[in-house]
Formats: sequence, C-alpha cells, structure tokens
Amino acid sequence: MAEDQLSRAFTALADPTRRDIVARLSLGDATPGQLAEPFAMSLQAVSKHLKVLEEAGLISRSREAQRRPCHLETAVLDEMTAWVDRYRRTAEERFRRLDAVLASMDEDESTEDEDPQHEGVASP
Amino acid sequence: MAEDQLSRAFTALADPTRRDIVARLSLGDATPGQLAEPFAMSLQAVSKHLKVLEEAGLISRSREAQRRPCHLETAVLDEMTAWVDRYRRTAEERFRRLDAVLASMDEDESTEDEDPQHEGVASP
DNA sequence: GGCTTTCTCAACCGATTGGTTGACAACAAC
DNA sequence: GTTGTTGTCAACCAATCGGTTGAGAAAGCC
Repeated sequence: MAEDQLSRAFTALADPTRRDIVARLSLGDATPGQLAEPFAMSLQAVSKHLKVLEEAGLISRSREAQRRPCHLETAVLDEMTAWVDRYRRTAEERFRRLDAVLASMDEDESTEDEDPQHEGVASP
Repeated sequence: MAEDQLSRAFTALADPTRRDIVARLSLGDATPGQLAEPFAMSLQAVSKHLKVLEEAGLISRSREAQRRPCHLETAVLDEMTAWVDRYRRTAEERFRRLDAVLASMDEDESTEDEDPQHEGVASP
C-alpha cells in the first residue's frame, strides 16, 4: 500500500464525524443528505468529509438521479488493521521473549551481568 | 475508549514519520536521539512527534539520566484495530447476507418487486 | 565549579483543516 | 418552461499542524 494512501486513511478516521459516517455506512449505503441529517453542520461540510473518505479509498460513490449514494469499501480498512497489527504483534512477541529471559534468569540465579530491560536501547 | 483519544490515536498514525517511529519502537525501546538519527529533521521536530504519540497513549517514556527512552504501548493499538474491525465486519457480514439474498433470488426467479441493492438507502 | 550531552519548551512561519456562506449544476415533478 | 430537490464547487476564515531556530533544564564528566 502506498505510504500516502495509508496516511490519508488514518487522517480520514482521525475525525469523529467521519468515523460516525463510516459507522453509519457499515449498516448500509446512504446518500449525503441522509448522512448529514444527524449532524449539526451544513450539507456542504458533510460533502467535504465524504470527499476525504473517498480520496482515502474508504468509500465509493455511484449515481442515482440527483442522488450520490455512498458505499463503504472494506479493503482499506483491512490494510489499516494489517499495519497496526503487524507492529503490535512484533512488540508483543518481543515482550514475551523478554518475559522468557526473565523467567530463565529466575531459574538460574547465578548470572546478573546483563540487563534485558534495555535490549532495544543498546547500539548495534 | 474516549472519543477524543481514538481521534488522537488515528491522528498520531496519520503521519509517516510517526508511523516510522512506531515501527522502530516495535523492535525495542529507543531514546529520542536514536529515533531522530534516521530522519532529515531536527531533534526538536522528533521530540514534538514523540509528544503527539505519548498524548495518544501509543508510547510511554521513562527516565534514565539525561536520556528519555521511549516504549511502545500496545493497548491503544488494540483499541484501534478493534474499532476498525468492528465496522469492517459489520459491513462484510451485510455483504454476505446480500449475496445470499441474490443467490436465493437466482434460484426462485419469479419475484422481482424488491431491489436488495438499496436496502441500506431506504428510510427506517 | 565549568563543559558537554541529551532533551524539552517557546516563538515563529507557511500550509492544511474543518467549518461557514453563496452560486450553480443536475435531475424530477408539475 | 418553471419550480423544487439534491449535491458539489469556490471563496473565505479561524485554528491546527509540521517544521524551523534559539534558549535553557537536567544530568554526567573533567
């Protein structure tokens, strides 16, 4: 996934209004007018939010007379969780290994010359 | 999770520099100086990025003489994937149900008075 | 004490963001 | 054709963002 598309996706979901819109669209397609209805802001403002979501690839829009129904696209959501999960798992895997080291040091209490707490700080 | 904390978390990961920092920290704790080294920007700029990450709850910082080693916290990453996954799954579940409807209509080709494409657009 | 290292804070700057209002395009209904 | 509905575009505005430089706090080293 392109670097800046991931940035656009995270930027898009950084706004509570846009997250509300995504939540609404997860239940089914909706027009800008329907999406704007619950918010205390102009239709133009919601239209701008939809543009941000569309440019992030999170929604697509079709035509239907004057209406422009919006549809949630799940592919980019997948790529977002993939990114977040990758580094979360790397970190948690490291924590588990650290715990294992500490446990083995607990078993064998003779060696105390290393400090596993800072294994990541030390220079290569 | 508080609404604005989720906003802070997505905002934090919306910046490529901050995502790089998170990726680096997933491999192990590091000081601001170590984190700034690969970037073509001032240490002060990186320090600002770290503040954003800290306020989002994505990292924590300890003390160690003049050094302030940074540590990746995975809890907020968990909440981010939880949010994204919730709506992705809701949408995909709906798509699967829609496919099932279309398949059953394919079997029984006599009823054509309903248009499942717009099930979400209609008013409640 | 003085000097160096490491890092944060404060002030500033141009670009972007999230909202507004007004104009207007596209289409339906009469 | 005229009117009404739906939505976008353009211009504007205050606030925020991501960077800069300069000053200084906090700790170790001589």
